[in-house]
Amino acid sequence: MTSERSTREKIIDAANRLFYREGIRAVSVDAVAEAAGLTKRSLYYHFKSKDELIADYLRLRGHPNLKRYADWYAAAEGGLAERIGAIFDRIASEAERPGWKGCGFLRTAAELVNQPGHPALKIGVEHKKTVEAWFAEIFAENGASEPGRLARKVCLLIDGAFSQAMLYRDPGYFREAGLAAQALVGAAAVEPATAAT
Amino acid sequence: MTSERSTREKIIDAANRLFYREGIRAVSVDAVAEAAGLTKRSLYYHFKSKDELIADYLRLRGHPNLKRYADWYAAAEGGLAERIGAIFDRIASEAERPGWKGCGFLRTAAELVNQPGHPALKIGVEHKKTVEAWFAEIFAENGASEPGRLARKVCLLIDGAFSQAMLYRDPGYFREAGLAAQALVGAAAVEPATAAT
DNA sequence: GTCTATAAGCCGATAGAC
DNA sequence: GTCTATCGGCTTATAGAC
Repeated sequence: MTSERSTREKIIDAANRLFYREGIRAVSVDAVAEAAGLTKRSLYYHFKSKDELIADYLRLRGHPNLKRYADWYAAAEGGLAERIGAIFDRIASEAERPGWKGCGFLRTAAELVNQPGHPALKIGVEHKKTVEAWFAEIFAENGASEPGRLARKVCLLIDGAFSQAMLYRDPGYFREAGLAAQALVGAAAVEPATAAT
Repeated sequence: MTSERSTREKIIDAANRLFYREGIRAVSVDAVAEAAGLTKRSLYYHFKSKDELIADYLRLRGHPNLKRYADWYAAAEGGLAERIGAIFDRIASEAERPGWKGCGFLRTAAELVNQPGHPALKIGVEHKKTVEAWFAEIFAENGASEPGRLARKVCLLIDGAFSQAMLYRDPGYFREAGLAAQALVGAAAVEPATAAT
């Protein structure tokens, strides 16, 4: 227990880099161990199976993801619709970076959809539901008529943009999705103060 | 050349079933050959590599996909927005079937995004672009103000629904997406005749 | 055009020493 | 907690007979 957490974190960090970059099934346990600076046998001391490692890789990925959305929303200016649109623009900026390869949760789900009980799928669902609930809360605070359904639609646009920006290798789809989201939010929400100081 | 096309088709049919059900990297060339009723060596007589087989699997999958959308649109009743919504409802019905596992193009793209030059990715892009162009044509015919951008938004919702219905195992996301699409289409299009006979 | 056989190597996971 | 060594099986792809 002395330095175990540190070693575990190093392994998950390595898994995060490799799994996201290459895909789950394309990366061997050997490769993760080597990237973490130890042997496969040592990795199996910390994780009982590759499936457990996959699940922990996604678990670690979830929290910073949601925090970024919240930070971007808080830093944005304008009314509700504009602030939602700003989140899409921020994701678009991230998608322009060289190593960007879509949403790790959706890509993992796509690979493991043939294993319905896989623990990583459950974590993916939890993460996306948490994001959706966060949007619903924001919309409710701003007096939207149906905050839950509006949140579902916005998340639909986010995941659609993740998929298309990945397929087309064009972050512009996030900006298009952001405009669609602004239209939906603007139509459904009562804006207390529209832009201006 | 006598019965070659028939054998090729049998192989692609088997690949279609297995690749879609299990995923690309989860299915071996051996498994495809066995499902097609021949040996691996014979498969390699017809396809020079697994990558070529993957590409042809998607190529075969594209055409019937688009045709279904067109048929559903033609069979639907009501104004433009309602007919677009009907397409989403039809996909939702398909997604309720037991073997449904999302969009084969998006799932393949998610698996192969680490191989930018892969021929299957190019075919996926072509297919999605064809679908988008079909929607744009429909919108243009109906006098929408910006048919191309509207088509992009509708496709954004379709791919978002594909991703979420797959992750959550809930076809209801297609119906929610359909409502969002109807709202966007209704706001952007000039409807010549709104429902009624 | 289809077959048997095999190359050459990687896969996840484990045994047992230290 | 980390190591070397290995198990048993699977991987894409090929050689050569028929």
